[in-house]
Amino acid sequence: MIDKQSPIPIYYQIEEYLKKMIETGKFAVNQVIPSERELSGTFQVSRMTIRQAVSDLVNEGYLYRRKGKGTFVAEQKIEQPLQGLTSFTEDMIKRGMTPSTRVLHFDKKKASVSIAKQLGISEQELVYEIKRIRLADDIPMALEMSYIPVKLVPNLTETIVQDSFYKYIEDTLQLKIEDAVQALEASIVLPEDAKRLDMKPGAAVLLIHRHTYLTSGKALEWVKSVYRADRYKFLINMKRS
Amino acid sequence: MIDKQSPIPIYYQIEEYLKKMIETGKFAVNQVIPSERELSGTFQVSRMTIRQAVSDLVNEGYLYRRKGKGTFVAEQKIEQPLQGLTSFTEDMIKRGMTPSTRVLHFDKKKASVSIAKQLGISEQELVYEIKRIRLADDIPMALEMSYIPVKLVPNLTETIVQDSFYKYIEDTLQLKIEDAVQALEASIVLPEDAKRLDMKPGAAVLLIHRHTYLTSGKALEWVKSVYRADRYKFLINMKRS
DNA sequence: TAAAACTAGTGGTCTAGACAACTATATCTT
DNA sequence: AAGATATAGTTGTCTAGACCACTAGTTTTA
Repeated sequence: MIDKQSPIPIYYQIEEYLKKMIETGKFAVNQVIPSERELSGTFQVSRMTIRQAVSDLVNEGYLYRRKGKGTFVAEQKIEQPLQGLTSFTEDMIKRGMTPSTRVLHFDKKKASVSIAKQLGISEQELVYEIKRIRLADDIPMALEMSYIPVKLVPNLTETIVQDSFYKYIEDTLQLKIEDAVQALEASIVLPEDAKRLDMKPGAAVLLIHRHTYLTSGKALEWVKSVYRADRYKFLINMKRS
Repeated sequence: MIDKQSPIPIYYQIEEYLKKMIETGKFAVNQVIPSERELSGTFQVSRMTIRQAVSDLVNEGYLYRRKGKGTFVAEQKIEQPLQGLTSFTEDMIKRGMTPSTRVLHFDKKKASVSIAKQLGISEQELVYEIKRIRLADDIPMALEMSYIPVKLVPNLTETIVQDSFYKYIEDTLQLKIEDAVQALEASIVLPEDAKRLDMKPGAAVLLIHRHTYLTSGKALEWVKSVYRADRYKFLINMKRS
């Protein structure tokens, strides 16, 4: 069953053995597996070696322990992408829809007080102001207003925005996006947005504000989005380590 | 520094010590930390005990090992995924408000088709149905409807729900919450909810549906929440690899 | 009969070593 | 000077125990 002379560590061989028993159903879900002492006897190795194998499988989610009771087979879970946030484009593809974008407005202007504050830059510094409409299967889903410091992305064009902004940032400019903070809230659609989104006045919308930061700590963009609530749900998966 | 007489395991005390050194920058990023033998001598404990502490921190992403070289401080990592799992109570405290809860309804009943499906249990199995109103500074913030399989938490009482459900689950029942999936969407408040939340008809609300899973893979609860949009924003921080 | 005590079995923690595999440096040899 | 060799230090693996806390029965006691 296991080879003590092998250069492959014993604990690893035992791990593979246990995994196999789990995957082939020899150890049933939520049923107790042999105790550490029993396995220790079976394989003629120290209990600590068994523990290392079992601990690894607990960490990987194959098993769980109950003090005083035993070690049990965990139910297998669908491996969901841990990613908390995805871009609109990826998100829609995942939902089986075809995303597209229409740039409504692309301009360079001096930052207002509030925008300068959001981006952590000085007033009067130049920013791009970009307004886009996001479509899925050609149905309007969201309006997005983005502000980006010109200093960070000197040669931004409407074409780049239309195509793939993040790809340009990371591949061409070699800037690394470090993190993002999003705030979500519900609201009633504004009259001027209702037209663009083809919604009735008074309908619910999901407002998402996002700050995106580079590794350097500088804010890359500030985005205000308005999503049609009847067509869009926001999903978050969270793992506890 | 560490207390060998304490009921708190030594390896855990050493983990806390190492974490503190990392978080305060006493151990710099990508720099080597004292070797296992050195720590073993410093704390006068066996090397295996040190290894358990270090292994845990490696698993949690605080450290990484290089055979023959040493153990190093990893670059700071995601800390936030947990944020989504924080309870309403913690969330409100973080915002400087005083949270409270009123249980409107506490009942044991057979699972309906849809609830059974959401919880991954068979129909006719018993579930708790709990309706609560969440207040912050005595102002209604949200309505919550929870469904919990009776099988998993046989002795749940209204008092436990009122006090601290998660604490009871983890401390008393020794069940470990593994992850949660949340879906957020915007909507217009329902007439009956408007009254409870003291809102005008037609106002916007944030709907949050949450599935919480145990380490065993079983669904612990399914929660439908209705938040007052004018008082509640949902924040997400995410780090990108 | 009901409560208390006991007991066997489990995982949780810890020890004081051992040797292997690997890295980096210093030293010796050619 | 260049390559081979030793050496000291590191993590990786493993042992053969030990005692603790907890669980779930069984047995004893009041």
